[in-house]
Amino acid sequence: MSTSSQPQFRYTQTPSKVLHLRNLPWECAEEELVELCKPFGKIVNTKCNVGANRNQAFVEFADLNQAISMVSYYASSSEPAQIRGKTVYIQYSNRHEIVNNKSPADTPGNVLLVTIEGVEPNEVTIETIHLVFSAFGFVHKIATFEKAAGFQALIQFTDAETASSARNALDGRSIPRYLLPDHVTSCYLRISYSAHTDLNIKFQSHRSRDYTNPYLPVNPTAMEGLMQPVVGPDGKKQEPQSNVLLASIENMQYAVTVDVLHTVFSAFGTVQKIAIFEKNGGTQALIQYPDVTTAAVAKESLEGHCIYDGGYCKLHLSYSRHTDLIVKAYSDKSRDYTISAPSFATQIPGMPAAPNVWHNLQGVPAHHGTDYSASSAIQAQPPAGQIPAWDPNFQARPPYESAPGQTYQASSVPSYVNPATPPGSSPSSQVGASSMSMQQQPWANVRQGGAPEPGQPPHGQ
DNA sequence: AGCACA
Repeated sequence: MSTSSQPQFRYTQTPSKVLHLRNLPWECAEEELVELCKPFGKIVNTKCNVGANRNQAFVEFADLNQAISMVSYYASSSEPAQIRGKTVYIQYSNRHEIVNNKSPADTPGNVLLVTIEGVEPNEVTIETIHLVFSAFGFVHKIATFEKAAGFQALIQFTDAETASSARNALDGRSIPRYLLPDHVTSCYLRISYSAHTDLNIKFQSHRSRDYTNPYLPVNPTAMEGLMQPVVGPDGKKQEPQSNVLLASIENMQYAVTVDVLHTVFSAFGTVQKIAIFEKNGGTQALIQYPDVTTAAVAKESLEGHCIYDGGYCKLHLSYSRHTDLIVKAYSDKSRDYTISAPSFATQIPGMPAAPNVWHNLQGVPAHHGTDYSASSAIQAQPPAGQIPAWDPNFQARPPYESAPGQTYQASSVPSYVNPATPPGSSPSSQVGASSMSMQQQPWANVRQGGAPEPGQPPHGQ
């Protein structure tokens, strides 16, 4: 009973001016479909990225004969229909028109609507957006704003061709990680077309730019945005250094006290002041060193590492804009060691000493479900090659595949890892050392060199 | 490699 109800074969299907195409390359662009089909007639509609794999499409010709000519051409051709080298299978659709649900978002224009997922608006500067999208052509204007969909940007190119090349290359991809604050783990771009053709930018500000009119007035209330980290000529983020570090503490399962922070950060030099505060529902701390060099060493060494074994209380460090903290000399959230007895540096009240707490990350399963698979997709297609290699070592670490969270971390943590290198000695010679050794060497080894005994976290509870 | 507003 079932055999007679099986789907029909191609040659028994009734012709339709709508063709069904399958086995397309992933997210095949409409332009590619049109390129393939237009020799046979006028295309009046398309529907792309159909099916679970988004590798099917429909093309509707103006006339039935045009569809027939295409099907019969490839039925007898020795060369199969191909897009990007993949054989495309063509047959008549079982419908006779494409229901047109095309939104303006799918209609190419010179202005892109970009939704930047997974970041706070202040974490992606307009310079970063400009840098990424300039790889495809001259960016005329950028306007950023916050909507329910998240942080969004309108990006105006010269023409729809340039815009679509940017869209095709970047949609679903992530902004390179080194252009983002260290604690941002993923940041995906969702790109559609805007119905705008010309953005009306009133001011140069941290939210909007008109690159065609550099003399546009700067919005005075938006000036602070211009003071954000700048992108240098090499495309690297250039954070202004500071003797004060801003630490964001991720996955804070255990209390992080001033004393714990003091112990951790004292491994790299004298800690002058510490302040702990809450921001955006997370815990942050400012740690003041006497000089920028010490802060830089601490930052490089500790970035991405966890205070406690098991991925707890993971540190993300950046430079603060502050240079001298004004803090209460002694409170549960702050400490000023410059006016306290120096014995504070080694005496930690309420913190029984135990040497066994500075575990490394080895064998710790990934504690985030984050999937970084898209990062390799990026690697395959950086925007027009303007941006240097994402991470040449990324693919070469099979042991890390079961722990993507750490893979990524390791690849982006150029901390010095040689246990023979005490804190304070030149970190630059160790930058870029294999993250393999980092995985095997507990970061606590960094402490070798006479750091005070660490406090006992509530490990194992 | 086999049909789309869900």
